[in-house]
Amino acid sequence: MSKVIEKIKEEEDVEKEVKKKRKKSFQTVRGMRDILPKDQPYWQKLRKVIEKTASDYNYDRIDMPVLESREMFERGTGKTTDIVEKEMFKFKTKGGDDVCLRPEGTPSAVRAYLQHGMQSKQKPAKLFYSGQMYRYDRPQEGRYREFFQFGFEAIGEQDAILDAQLIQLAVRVFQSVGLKNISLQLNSIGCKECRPKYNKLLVSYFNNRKKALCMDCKKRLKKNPLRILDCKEEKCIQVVFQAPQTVDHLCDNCRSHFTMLLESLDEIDIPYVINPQLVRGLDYYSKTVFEFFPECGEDETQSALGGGGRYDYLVENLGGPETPGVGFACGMDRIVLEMMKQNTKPYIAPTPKVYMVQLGDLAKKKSLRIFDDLERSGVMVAESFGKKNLKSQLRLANQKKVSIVLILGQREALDETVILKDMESGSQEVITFKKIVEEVKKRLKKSAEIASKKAKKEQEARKKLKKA
RNA sequence: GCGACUAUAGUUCAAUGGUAGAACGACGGUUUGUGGUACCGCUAAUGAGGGUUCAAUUCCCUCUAGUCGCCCCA
Repeated sequence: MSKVIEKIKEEEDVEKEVKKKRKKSFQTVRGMRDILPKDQPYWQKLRKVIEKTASDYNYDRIDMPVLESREMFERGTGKTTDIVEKEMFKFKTKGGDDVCLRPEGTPSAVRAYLQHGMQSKQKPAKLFYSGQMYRYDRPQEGRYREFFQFGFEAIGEQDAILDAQLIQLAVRVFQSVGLKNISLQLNSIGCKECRPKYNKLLVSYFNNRKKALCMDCKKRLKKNPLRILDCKEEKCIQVVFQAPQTVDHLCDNCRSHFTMLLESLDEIDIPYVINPQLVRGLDYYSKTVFEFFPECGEDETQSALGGGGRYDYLVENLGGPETPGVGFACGMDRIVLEMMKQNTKPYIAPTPKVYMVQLGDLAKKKSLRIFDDLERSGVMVAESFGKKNLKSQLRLANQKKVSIVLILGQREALDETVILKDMESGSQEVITFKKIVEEVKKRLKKSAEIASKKAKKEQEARKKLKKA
């Protein structure tokens, strides 16, 4: 007896080990994630809104590669920025090229603008893009190493009206997607005329108070003093509080540009907050900078939904002629998250109203044909060819809330007929193969009419309720 | 890059130093070919690797991933 038991146990152990080996599974690499079907309606909604808005404002889509030259971002985004310094996925190709996964889109857009000679077309070049960006950062909710951004760039125009229009465009996207309480923060950080003077002022101010600054800011003092302004360290905030502000030291040109922007925003009733500490973490900005935040409770930290600004020297830095530009980019992951938090309506894709049920091999083959015929004539059909019995197929049909079920059994397959079942009334009718498309269309039309009448009545009822 | 917390069926959650439970889902059934409800059955898990122990899912360590805070930003 005991020997038998031992043997069985041994066998079980072996089985377990085999199972374990087979089980070796994989998961997403850190900071990467799957966007599952259940979340797609929100993404779909956002994509649609972006495309619609782009065409409303005459922006043309451009898709750029995910892999670009590393040097391009060092020169464009800025070598001293955190993004380039710490957060780039960079490597050498087999051939020895220094490349990286793009951490943002603007330099790529400008590169494309130059590479394809868009200077010689009508100005400004209005481009929009959307796609994955990569930053090697510590993942958190709303922060991933691979994330999606969409961005709009207007290259070749310096008028502040464009800055205003881009902000208007961004606000339009937020609104159309159903988001409320998005705040806009604005600042102007000057141009190459006034910035150096201001920088000197700033450096001398901070130099006198060096001891009060955090480690990072001591470094920033040499590399990029402007960034001390948006340091979140308590002791730095104290010092920054009384530091000279960019807005007070703009040259005439920059000041009038900023004033024009503010007046334009007032004109289109877009509320804004001027934040003198807003400088943005990318080096190429000049004059206008702005960021969008979801308004939230005091305790919550604010993570930007998007931001942008003017980059009048970027084109030149990347090897082109002196060309002004403005643009912004938004984090799609964060917008979707915010859409979910705010319970906005996602995009609901149309679902099939017809369900194909089949019984037996012959019927299965024939139903494949009917499915195709219906699809070709524009009728969406659901099916579950893998299922065998009638009951479970009908159950599924019911779950999917179709209005018509086509039942094709052994008998019907031989006769070239099909049972058409109306799911609401439960009534059935036998029709020939030839009449299927016609009959189905007729019935769908009817039920659509009934549905729209119902919807109208409901709407009216709701209106009455509201009035009451 | 720094600090803290977490990891159990597909999902949400239990429990235990000695056989890991439930709900939902998925699948199947309740008389031959007819849906919604109900009832029944079935399915499946201790993230990975070490250590302590007679025995670890539980205690310890490492790794991996996630969440939160910092940093940064989108």
